[in-house]
Amino acid sequence: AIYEGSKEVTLELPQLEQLPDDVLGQKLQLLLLQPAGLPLEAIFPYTKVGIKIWLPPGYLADDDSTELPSFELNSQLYSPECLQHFEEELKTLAETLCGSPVLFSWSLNFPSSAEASFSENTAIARARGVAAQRDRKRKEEESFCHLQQRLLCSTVTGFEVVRVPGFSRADALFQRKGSSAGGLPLQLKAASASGLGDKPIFCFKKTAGYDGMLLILVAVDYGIVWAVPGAAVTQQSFNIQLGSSRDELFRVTDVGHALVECFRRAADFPHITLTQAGLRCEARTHRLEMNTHLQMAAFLASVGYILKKNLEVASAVDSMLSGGGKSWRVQEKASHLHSPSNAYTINLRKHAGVLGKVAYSASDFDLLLAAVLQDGNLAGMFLLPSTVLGQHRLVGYKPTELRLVPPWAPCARHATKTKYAWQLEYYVDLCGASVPAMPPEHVRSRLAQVLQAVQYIWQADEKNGVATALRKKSCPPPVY
DNA sequence: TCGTATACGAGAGCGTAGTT
DNA sequence: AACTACGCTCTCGTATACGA
Repeated sequence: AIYEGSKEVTLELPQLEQLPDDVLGQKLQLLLLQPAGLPLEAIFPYTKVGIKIWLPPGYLADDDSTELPSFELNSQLYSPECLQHFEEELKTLAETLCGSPVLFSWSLNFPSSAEASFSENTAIARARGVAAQRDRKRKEEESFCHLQQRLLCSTVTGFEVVRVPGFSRADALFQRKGSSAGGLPLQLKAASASGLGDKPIFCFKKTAGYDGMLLILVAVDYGIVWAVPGAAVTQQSFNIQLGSSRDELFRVTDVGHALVECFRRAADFPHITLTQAGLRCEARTHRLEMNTHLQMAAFLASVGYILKKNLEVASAVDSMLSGGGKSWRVQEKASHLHSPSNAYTINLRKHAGVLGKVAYSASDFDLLLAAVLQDGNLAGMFLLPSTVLGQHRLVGYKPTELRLVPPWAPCARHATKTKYAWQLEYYVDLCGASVPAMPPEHVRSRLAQVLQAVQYIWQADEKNGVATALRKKSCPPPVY
């Protein structure tokens, strides 16, 4: 880094080779007492990369200099293309820092030959990624289970911890057993021990911004729980070392007792209901997702079906729909009118790590619930079985989009409307009704009719395979 | 009009360098 | 020694720009 007024320049290279222990890093100091016009020159030891830096006159002056330094790298080890690439990067970096007290700060992160020649089969990389994610999920689950266990062992009874589904800031609520009046919002975090010796450190990440909530920090492997008011933590990460003052201050022995104490301090920790908690997301898109879910759930409840959000986030299964003696794994989608194209569309794809975005497979979910929204309100809903989507090559083929065409959708061409006419068999219109109010009878009977058709397809599919299921579908589109 | 690519934001983490 | 910031991976989601 070169600072204004600094008398020396320190250039650092990450460790590229095994260094003898007595070498203290790969640091090279350059005296900045060069006569004007002459470049700063140096050769990095071990990697033998030479660097020259020309600073234009007046570069360190207070007034805004528009001139930029120039860089030149040379090396026997690395290709000219590689060196030129890093020269360009240095130049780009200097441009963004022009006028600031820091002239540049940069690590020349050349890959070692081992790193440069590393390659991995994408299937193996994918398997590694999936396994890592599974471990993280397991850890998250373990921290929650540990909290519940500790509550059971506590002296307090009549309370429970329930999980908040979706992408909410609150992971769970602490409330009276079976209550729907709401409770104390909790954020759970887990960490593994780091640091050597007999006093391990637990580092919890993303700890800021939980005002009004209680942070529950769990060291799963050690069976330790800390409780910290969210408002007391402004740091991005929060460390606790065993035996430190923080450890003593926040350590919880009786989980139930500690939670009840915070539960009673409603001024510091305002109570919220499960629904409110679900909608407490930072991102507009996540609120939209939850809002849509709640409306679809209310609509389906009007005919006796239960749509319950899946607790596991980052999964292709958003929720479970049960009713009529059956249970479906559901993928939910929401769609607004996109004004430039004047169309409702949903994306039919999932993320798959190194594989990028890939199509859903037909077995990822059983039923797609696609909501058509008007000003955030549910206007209509498509209930599309995955087998039907497969028949139209919308799943199990390639990542794609599906245009939703409700009967009243604006379509410039008549051909567009006929192309997507097959969807209408699975469409239910709310006809202006708004949930959670009870929809009119004809709307409910239409919903029941489509659900019945989905049941038939599901049953036929289980017995005879996809082809029969599609022949048997028996739900003609109504006349709107 | 329609499909693809990209942007961005949320969640869950870990490792390491830097600062107090 | 204790504490914090930053950069990275993995997942999901919706919004939007752009070109054929």
